[in-house]
Amino acid sequence: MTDITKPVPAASTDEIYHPDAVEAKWQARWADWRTNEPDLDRPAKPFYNLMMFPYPSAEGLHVGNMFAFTGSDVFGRFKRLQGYDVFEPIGFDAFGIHSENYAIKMGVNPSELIPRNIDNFRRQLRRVGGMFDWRHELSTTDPGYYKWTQWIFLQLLKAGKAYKKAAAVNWCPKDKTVLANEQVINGRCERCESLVEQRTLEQWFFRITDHADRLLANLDDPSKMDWSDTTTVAQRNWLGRSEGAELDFGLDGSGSIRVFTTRPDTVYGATFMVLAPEHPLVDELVSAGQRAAVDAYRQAVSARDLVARKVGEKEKTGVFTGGFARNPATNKPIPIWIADYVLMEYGTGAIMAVPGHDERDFEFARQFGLPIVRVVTDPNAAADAPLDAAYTDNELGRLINSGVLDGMTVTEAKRAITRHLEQQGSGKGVVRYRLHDWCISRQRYWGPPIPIIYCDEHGAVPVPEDDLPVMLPQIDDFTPDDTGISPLARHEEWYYVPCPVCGKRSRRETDVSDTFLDSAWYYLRYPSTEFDDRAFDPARTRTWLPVHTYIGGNEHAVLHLLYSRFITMVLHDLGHLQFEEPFRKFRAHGLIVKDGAKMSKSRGNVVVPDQYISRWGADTFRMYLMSLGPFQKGGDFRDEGISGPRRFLDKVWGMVSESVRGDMCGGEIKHEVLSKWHRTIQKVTGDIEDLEYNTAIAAMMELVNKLREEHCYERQIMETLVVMIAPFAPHFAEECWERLGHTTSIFESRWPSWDESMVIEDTVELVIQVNGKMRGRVTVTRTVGASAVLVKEVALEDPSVLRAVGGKEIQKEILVPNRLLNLVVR
RNA sequence: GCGAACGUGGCGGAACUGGUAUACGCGCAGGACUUAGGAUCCUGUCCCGCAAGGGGUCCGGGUUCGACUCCCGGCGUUCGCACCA
Repeated sequence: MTDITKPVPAASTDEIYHPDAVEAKWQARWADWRTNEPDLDRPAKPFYNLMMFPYPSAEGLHVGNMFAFTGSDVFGRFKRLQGYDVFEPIGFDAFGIHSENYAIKMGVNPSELIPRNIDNFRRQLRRVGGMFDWRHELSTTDPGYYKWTQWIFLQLLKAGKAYKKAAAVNWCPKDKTVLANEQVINGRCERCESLVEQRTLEQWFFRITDHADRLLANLDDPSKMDWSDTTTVAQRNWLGRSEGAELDFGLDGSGSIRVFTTRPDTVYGATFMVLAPEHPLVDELVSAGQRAAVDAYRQAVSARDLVARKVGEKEKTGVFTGGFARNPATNKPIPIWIADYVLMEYGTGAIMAVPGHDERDFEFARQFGLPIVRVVTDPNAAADAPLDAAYTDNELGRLINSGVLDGMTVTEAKRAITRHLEQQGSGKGVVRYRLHDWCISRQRYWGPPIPIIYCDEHGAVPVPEDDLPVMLPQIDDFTPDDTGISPLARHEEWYYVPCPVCGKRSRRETDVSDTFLDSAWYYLRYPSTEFDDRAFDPARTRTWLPVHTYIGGNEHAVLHLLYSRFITMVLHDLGHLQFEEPFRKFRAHGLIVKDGAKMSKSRGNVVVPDQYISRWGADTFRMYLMSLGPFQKGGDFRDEGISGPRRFLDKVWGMVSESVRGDMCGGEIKHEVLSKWHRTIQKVTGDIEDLEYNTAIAAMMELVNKLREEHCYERQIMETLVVMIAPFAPHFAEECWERLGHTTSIFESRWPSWDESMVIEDTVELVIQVNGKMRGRVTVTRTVGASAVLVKEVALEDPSVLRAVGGKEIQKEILVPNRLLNLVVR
């Protein structure tokens, strides 16, 4: 093997890398050449690479958005180079409260402001070099889009999946609108953090709870979903399945109170009952003597805002109603209390209180001196020892003080008592979910009007599909007031319409739908944006969906992702789609922090990408973002670091110049170099596949360091290097590719493969340990490295190994072939 | 309170199924080139020690020939959930 080194001539000035020129040139070329526009009708290997579309509720994209988009784009470009026809669309989630609030704040009508924001977003997205197919750009505010959002509402309505009911809803006094449960964080509005109040309004709901079981089951079906663990865990918790039983506690007069419990086995330990203060039966069972106390308590609770009640002071409060119910197991009367720790929205709004085995009930019993009975044994305590805390372990104990259940395990007892009470007609096994139906009504302006017309005679009549879209009128007074009625109601010319059935003067639904409905189906629209007579074209949809890879923030782990799954599932059931899960693979990206601290407007440390791109170039910026840390974990943005990736690109630029200049490495290339080259290809390929971009970049840097050390700029090596850089620094790679003599886009070329035999080095360095401590290393051939005897022979020539062995007897030799030999001596 | 993840140089971060801890980058120090350098190139950079050697992955135990990695107990950080019966 010959090592031919050549001096590196200084790069002449015309060979210096100018990002601005290169980026402008290639963005224009991509547009000209239609590089990023796959054939949607006849793709050989379709690959739908989706990223969560942004909401243009601010002037521009920040570095966190750029991080996410770039990470997704790297993956799309990588797949493209692997020979897939990659469809990478982009759009704007431009309806909704975020956008509307921003417009209100700026004092500009959203219909003017939002398009302006979108223009800026578009400019930024082009500038950073995303492989977007701009032919299929969409905005949820486009009537051509929301026509189909309304159509989806009508399909759900037809299928009985949409219904209207009066409901106590979360009302944000500042945003003056209803919030979905999931938009309330700790009793506060997710956006403005105002304390949320309760109001009762007529609302449209989707029956997502009908699908809870399937939404849950599919999470565990790898043929349908390959998602980040953190995301499926969040969804599982949100769905909140619990298995238990509903039991009826008979009232002395007539009737009964139904409770839900996950621990029917402990029914013998139910020493009292607790109802939610709003429970409808309270009025019936309250005794004359307790009337005043109960009323006062109920008043106090309703005056208290939801926060205090839900977030919970630790102190339990409650009041005795004066009523009694019969425990169906013991047949003994137990007192009925009301307390605000029991919530009307969950279960039946009533519980059987088992203070011995439920922490909250225990606390309550303590507070009010109610009896506490042990019905499950604790292996660590005597059966008759008084309980000083609720014993909630349901694995170890056995039932006691429980009649026929005595001696059973918890699991056995659950089954037995449920069966027993079922036969007796006072109970049944049930499965409950925490998930609530999805309230989609919003009393706001900036959204798609819900396509319903109210007729005095015919009630709520769906707008005929042919009349869609119900256009959102252009109005000036779009600011919500605190009537709880959408601003649209103030516009008579829009409000009054003939009933589609009888033609009589009727009224439009004035609520608009939740933004989450817009975003629950946008991925279905992308491939079909040019069709205005269908939401999604069947052939296109069959070709491109479900989405192959979806990348987005984990803040959408429950809301957006769950709603999207639900809408897809319903459309599947209605025969519109052949698949029931929309996103085969989902990965949540990490978060970018700045100098170790979270970015926020109040801290004033939000990184605006534009200035960095201007200074360093889009490619450098992309590469820097991707090198910050593992993509799924995020990283720390520090201004000093960005020079590293830029230096790297400068070096590669110079190496390409060398390569073009002549036959570098003249003769044979060292095996060592070839091996490094092949190992780099292997490593980079695997790392990108796993979204470990930071280590892929590190591997390329190592290769570059090696090549420069060896002055080896052999053409083929340089070409594969440039191809590997292409997903990260696409403009840069294109320019290098052209300088290497190619006349077509680098993205028409193929990702390099590696030669397994070249990956293996012919000699290896083995570590020699004595008693587990590193004492030396030897370089041997692979054949020697695989033999303990042969390695030992070489190892014992090493003076420091000899010294460590110290002439003692070698008791044991542990060889990890071609890695390490450990000599154990006494 | 419950659940999950994490804790490695001055900094961001590497380390495969337990096998050379600190790859790669930033920063820093010294040097070269230079009128100049915030450009570029070279060298060095976990700690103690002249060296041999010793110590070292939040702390304390354990398993193992061998532990950043596995187990137990602490401490700390971050993110979810939050009276869900």
